[in-house]
Amino acid sequence: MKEQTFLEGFAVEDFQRDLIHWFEKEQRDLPWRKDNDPYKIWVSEIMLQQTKVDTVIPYFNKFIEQFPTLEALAEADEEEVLKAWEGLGYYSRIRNLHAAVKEVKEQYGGKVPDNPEQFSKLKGVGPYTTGAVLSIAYGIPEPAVDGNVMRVLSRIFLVWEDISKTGTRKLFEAIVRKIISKENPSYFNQALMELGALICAPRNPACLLCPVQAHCRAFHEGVQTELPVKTKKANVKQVAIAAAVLKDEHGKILIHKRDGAGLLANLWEFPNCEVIHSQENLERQLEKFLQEEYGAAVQLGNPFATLEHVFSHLVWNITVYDGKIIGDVAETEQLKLVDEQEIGLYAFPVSHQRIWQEYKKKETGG
DNA sequence: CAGACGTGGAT
DNA sequence: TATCCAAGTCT
Repeated sequence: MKEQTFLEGFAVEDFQRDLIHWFEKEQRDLPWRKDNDPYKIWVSEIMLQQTKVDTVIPYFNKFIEQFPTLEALAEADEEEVLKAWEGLGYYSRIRNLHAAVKEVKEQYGGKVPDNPEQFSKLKGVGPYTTGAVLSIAYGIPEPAVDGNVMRVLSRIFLVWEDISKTGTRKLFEAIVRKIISKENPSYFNQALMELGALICAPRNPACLLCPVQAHCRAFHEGVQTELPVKTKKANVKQVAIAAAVLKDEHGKILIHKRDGAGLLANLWEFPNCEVIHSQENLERQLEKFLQEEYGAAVQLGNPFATLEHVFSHLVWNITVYDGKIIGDVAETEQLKLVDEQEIGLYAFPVSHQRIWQEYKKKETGG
């Protein structure tokens, strides 16, 4: 179906007015709405990808305090920047943002590009972020189609396409191009998302409070809870992991920096390996891994914790050992022996923060 | 185009 | 407890 099909008989200007008036009155007071600094808008949009507003707020405030300007972020050390993102997830976002900000500093004199062609070429900047930053920071009428917008518009226009399909977003972008306010694209885009967050919720939409109820075809037909159509994915893969908190004779802890690409890229972790044959010879496999990969001869203790950590696409079932390092380990950029007090200086994923918590609990508890 | 890529909160 | 979700992008 083409976008024209959905737009027949739709009162575009009334819709824009009702939507924007509602946003002017009801918008939340959020830290990235205090000014229109393109850099801050950009940071907020990256943080907000697949992440709740309540989760982002404290990270955003601290991040801007630490890196107040694009220049400051561009000049910061990678380790420092990664540490600021610790716990937020989807860590490629910060790697890409850091690279992109450096690019803007060097290629554009520190000014965030105000056209879609240049801005969307930057790392980590896709169609949504392009529209969001350019419309909010510069008032440029580009669509910013996220999950909220697809949900809201699927209901208003009775769109039955599956929003989990990659191509469906383009249909919504085409619709937005037809209905976006040219006078205030910033408020139009934000209002669509705000409406999705506050009124047009996934479950139990508050249609009786909706400022654009009169424009909503799903409400008119009483099918708002059946939209949007979204197919669910199959169960995630289970992965068995054996991990170890290892001390040398000076009481220093062995930590390892993960590869620069893939899962939890560049984050630090306690030595661990995937276990091939579930439950059989965990200890043996871990010892062999530590010897071959890190050149570390170890005396493992008994497992002191088993943790389950759920990702969006897999599950780690972690068995955690303590142990002693026998002899010396050659330290590298990726492999360090650190004091317990220094652990907090390194960026760890939540799964390994939990390992450390369990270890400390064991040490102090008995 | 699917699948990879994190985490914590709501129902 | 299980499932779904939240302002997506990259490969």
